[in-house]
Amino acid sequence: MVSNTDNTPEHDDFPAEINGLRMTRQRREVYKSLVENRVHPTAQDLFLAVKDRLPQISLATVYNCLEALTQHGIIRQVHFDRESCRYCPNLHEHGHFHDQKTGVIHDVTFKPGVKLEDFLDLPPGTSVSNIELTLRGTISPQS
Amino acid sequence: MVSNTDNTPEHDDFPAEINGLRMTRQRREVYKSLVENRVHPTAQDLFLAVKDRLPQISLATVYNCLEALTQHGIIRQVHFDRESCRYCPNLHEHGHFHDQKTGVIHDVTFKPGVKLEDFLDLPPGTSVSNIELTLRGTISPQS
DNA sequence: ATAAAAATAAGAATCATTCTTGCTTTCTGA
DNA sequence: TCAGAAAGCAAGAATGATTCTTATTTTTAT
Repeated sequence: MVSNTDNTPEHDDFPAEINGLRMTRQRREVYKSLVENRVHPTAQDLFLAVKDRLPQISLATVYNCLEALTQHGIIRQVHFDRESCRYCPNLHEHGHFHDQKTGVIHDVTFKPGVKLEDFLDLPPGTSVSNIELTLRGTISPQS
Repeated sequence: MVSNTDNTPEHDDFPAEINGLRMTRQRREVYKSLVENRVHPTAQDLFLAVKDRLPQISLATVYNCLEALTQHGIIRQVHFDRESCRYCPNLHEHGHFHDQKTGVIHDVTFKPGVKLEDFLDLPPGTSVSNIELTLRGTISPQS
């Protein structure tokens, strides 16, 4: 197996640990591929991307890395119906707009200062820890 | 196979067709079970419920019925991560709050008159045809 | 009444994800 | 520095929700 303590110049700008999660070579490459890939890739997409640098990595390891990164709050999962999970390195509170013509997924931010209670009738006493907002539709070209 | 044109008294309050979809006996029973079941059941849940009335129905048929009902805008699918799809007969625009302690799913309505543009920064030219909003958290008891 | 179309039942197939196992690497602390 | 112990990994098997296939039945249109 390739050493995980890889301090070659191309890597030493990366912390050895993030949020208490040890940054092994596999986790680092999976994370880097996700940050470079702006289209909300699936585990399979990332598997193919990471393979260029770590040819022997397995799909199961990519899933393990994504799970670990998610559990430590370093990345987020995004779900569209029951399609393959997609992943997103953008940790700001945001939703997703799925363009049904092109398949492209755009991040959608909340207007600054908006609170859930401003637009939702929440049951009394609710404490919301996680929001997932998915929009679908089309984008018409702007003049 | 049991006749689909079933006009026994218990059924003749049901239209023979809704939104252009023929209400076969299977579709009617699946729909009725969904309306009676307020907990956002899965296909499996509905399969078990409908079996009481149509013992020979198959799970695949329940899936077919749910797909047909969904396509014709009679019911809606609800997704939580990549768990089994759940179904909802409430057609009003609404989101869902998943109580992580009890597992109960509550419908959450938008405040009247609220528009997406009021709380979201949408890319220009977007036309939204579908919204899925999922909240997770807990409900603390009210005094 | 008959032929074509639509629905259904049953079980096989699919596919994303998780699990298991054996091995490798890293860490801890004498 | 060295010896467990712990963590991480690769490979492939297993899982489980959903979809697909096929043969049969029911409904519709002629």
